[in-house]
Amino acid sequence: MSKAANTRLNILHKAFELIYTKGYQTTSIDEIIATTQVTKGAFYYHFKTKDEMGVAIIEEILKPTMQEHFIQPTEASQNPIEDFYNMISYLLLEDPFLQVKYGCPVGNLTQEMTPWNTKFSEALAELVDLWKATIIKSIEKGKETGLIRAEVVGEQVAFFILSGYWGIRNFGKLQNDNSSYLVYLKELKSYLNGLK
Amino acid sequence: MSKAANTRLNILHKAFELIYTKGYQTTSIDEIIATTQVTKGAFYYHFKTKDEMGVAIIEEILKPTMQEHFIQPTEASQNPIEDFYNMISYLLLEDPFLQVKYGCPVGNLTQEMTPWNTKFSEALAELVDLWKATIIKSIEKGKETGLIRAEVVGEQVAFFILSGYWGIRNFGKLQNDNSSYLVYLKELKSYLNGLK
DNA sequence: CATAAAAAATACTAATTAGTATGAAAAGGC
DNA sequence: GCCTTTTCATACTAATTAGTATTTTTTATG
Repeated sequence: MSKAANTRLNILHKAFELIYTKGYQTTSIDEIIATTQVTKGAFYYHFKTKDEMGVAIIEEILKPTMQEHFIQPTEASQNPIEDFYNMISYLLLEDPFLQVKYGCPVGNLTQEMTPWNTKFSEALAELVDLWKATIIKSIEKGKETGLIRAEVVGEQVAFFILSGYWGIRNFGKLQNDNSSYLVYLKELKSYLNGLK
Repeated sequence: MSKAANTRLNILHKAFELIYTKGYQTTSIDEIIATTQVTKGAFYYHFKTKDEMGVAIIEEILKPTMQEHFIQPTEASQNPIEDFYNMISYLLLEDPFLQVKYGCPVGNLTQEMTPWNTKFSEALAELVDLWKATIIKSIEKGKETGLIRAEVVGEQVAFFILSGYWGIRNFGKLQNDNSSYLVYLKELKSYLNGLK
C-alpha cells in the first residue's frame, strides 16, 4: 500500500475509534489530526470535508467489517436460529472491539446523524438493508429445510432481531454493565425457539 | 404561575423541542434563547449551565410525561399483553408529538449523552428503570391472573419490549417512514401472544 | 537527474460556542 | 412609597470549530 493510502486509512481508523467512543459531532478534526499525527493539510488533501470522511468511514470501515463478520457467516449458516443467537451473543459479549458503554457504532451514527445528513443516512441505510436482507434470506432457507415454522414472516423477524439488538445496546450504554445483556439474551433465545 | 416560573418552563419546553429534533450537542443556547425570545441573562439566571438545563428537561418534562402516559396506564391495566401492544403501537403510530424521523427522545438522549455525562445518565436511568419496573410488575400481575404463562420471566420480557421499541425507533429514523413500524408491530403482537 | 504532480506542512480566518460581568427593571414585603 | 430581592437585559470574552491559502516536501516518471 502506498504511503498516501496508508495515511488515509490511518485517519479513517483513528477517527472511527474516536467517533465510536465520543460521538461524531463532538469529535473535532483537530482532535483527529492530533491522534493520527497527521497535519491539517494532509487531512484536507484526503477529505474535502469532515462529512466526507464520515461517509468514508461507513463505506470503507463499517461496511467491509459487517460483510466479513455478519453477512458471510449468516449466508453460510445451516441453522439460522442457533446462528442468529450466536451472532447477537458474540456481538454483545465477545467482540473485542465493541464496548458496552459505547453501544453499537452503526446505531450511534444513525441516531446522531439522521435525519440531518442525507449522505450519512443513505450510507447507513444501505448497510442495514444488507444485514436485514441477509437475515430474511436465512429465515426463508430455514423454512425450506423445516427448521423454522412455515408461518414465520422473515421480514418481521429480521426487524425484530435487529431492533432488539440496537435497543439493548442503548440499555447497555445507560447502565454500563453487561447484566442487561445477559437478561436480554435469555429472552432472545426463548423468542427464537418460538420460531421453530 | 409566576412570570419567572413561566419563562423557566417556556425555556424547558422550547429547548426540549429543539433538542428532540436536532440533538443536544447541536442545539446551541443562542438558538434556544432566540426561539424562546428570552435573553441570555434570563437563561443563565434560571440555569447555571446548559447541562443543568438538559437534566431539568429530563426531570421536569420527560419524567412527568412518562408517568402520566405510560406508568399510570400500565399500572391500571387489567390485560398486560393487550395493553403492552397498545402502548407501543400508540407511541409509534399515534402520539401527536413524536415523529418517525426524530426517534424517541429518551433513546436519543441516552445515545448522545452516555457515557459522557453522568448527570444525564443518572436522570435517564431513573426514568427507564421506572418504566421497566412498571412493566415487570404488570407481568407478574398477569401471571397471577393467569393471563400470562407461569414460566415467563418479567425482567426478560421488559428488557425485550423496551429494547425493541428503542431499536425500531432508530430504524424509523433511518427510513423516515412508518412502514418499518407496521412490520415490527406485527411481530411484536406475535411475540406477545406467545407469552399467553 | 530533471520535472511535474501528488502529498503534506504551516499559518491563518471567520463563525460559533458556552459562559460572564455588570447594570437595569420588576416584583414583593413593610 | 421605599427598599430589598428577584428577574432579566446588554455587551462582552476566551476558546473552539471547520475550513482555506500558500508554501514546502515527497514521490513517480521520463
